[in-house]
Amino acid sequence: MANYTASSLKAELNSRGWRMTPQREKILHVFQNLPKGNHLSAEELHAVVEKRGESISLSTIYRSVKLMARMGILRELELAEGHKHYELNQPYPHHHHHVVCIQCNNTIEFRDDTILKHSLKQCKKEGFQLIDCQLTVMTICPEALRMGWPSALPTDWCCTRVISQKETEQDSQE
Amino acid sequence: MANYTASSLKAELNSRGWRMTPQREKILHVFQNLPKGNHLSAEELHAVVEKRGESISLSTIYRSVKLMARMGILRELELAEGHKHYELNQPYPHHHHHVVCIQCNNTIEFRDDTILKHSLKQCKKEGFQLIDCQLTVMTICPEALRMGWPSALPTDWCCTRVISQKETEQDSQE
DNA sequence: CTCTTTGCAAATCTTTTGCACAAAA
DNA sequence: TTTTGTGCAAAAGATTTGCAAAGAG
Repeated sequence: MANYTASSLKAELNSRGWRMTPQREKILHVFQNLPKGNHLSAEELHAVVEKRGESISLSTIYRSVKLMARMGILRELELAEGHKHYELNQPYPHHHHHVVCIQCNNTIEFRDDTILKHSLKQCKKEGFQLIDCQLTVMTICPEALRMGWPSALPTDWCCTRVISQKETEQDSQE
Repeated sequence: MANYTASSLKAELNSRGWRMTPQREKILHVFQNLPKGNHLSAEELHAVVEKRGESISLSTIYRSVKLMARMGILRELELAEGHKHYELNQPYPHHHHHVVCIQCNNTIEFRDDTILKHSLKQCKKEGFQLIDCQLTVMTICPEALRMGWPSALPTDWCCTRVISQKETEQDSQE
């Protein structure tokens, strides 16, 4: 869970028999410059790179994020959205967890450092080496509750908070 | 997070405008009779039903587990295996969390009731209604570490603990 | 030079969906 | 009766893979 630079990434890769490439450096850079709280799917990461006028094939994107997650550089998030999202696996005090509305995927982050402590305790007990820990709290958001969840809501109903978030993301990516 | 019977499931479904069916009852029954610590993917659930000489279409399986997860009856787990797994969403004191090895998917359960408390606190603060909370600890298991993870291990290497688990599952399902 | 990585296109795998029929309420 | 649920087959997505060429150490 360190803060990587291009050269420390190279060192880490080489120490494991892997190689530094412009693609991997670029991907690290994108995540490091992502507005706080954002996370990207493979497709979205691909789009961000394209928008900069650069290009990395989608296969390489998939291969890279998986590798970087295995290395502990990225966190692989499953936030009930049907595809994986990635974000930097940041050290304390930026490490955080998620509350997700299962109706509309509205997601909020929260910090709670005791979670990591509990996870470490469990790992130590069993001899496992911790890479990352994620507490995901599945919930119904206040707006969905107000609208009469569950029976009164169509499956694809989405709260206004999420809709406005989506609009904001158009501009804020990088 | 209650312990359902066929008739309480029916009541719960009806109260939301949904209907009780033999398929839904059967699925609940399979999960209730699953050995402790097991969880099933949609495919696996389908196989278990078939093995009993009964039959539910795969579409219905997918539709049912999703519905039951939305109702809070099942938990939808993402244990780094590429597809979702389901298990009963059990109340205290059976509620638990998972430590997963990202190399071989070796999974162990652990209980830690403070996690739920922290999640509830966070929900209350934001006005969200808690359905479930899951702490997933991504790790490298002791055996993979011993074998020289990461560089010395092929991507698909799997520890013996998991291989023997898989063999045991053949018999123990139901 | 050798071995890893990339890009492309095709393949795979999981999950979803349209529709006609069956079945709860 | 009306409306929801099921089964089937086809579609849709997301992710992976084989292979030849490019590139890192």
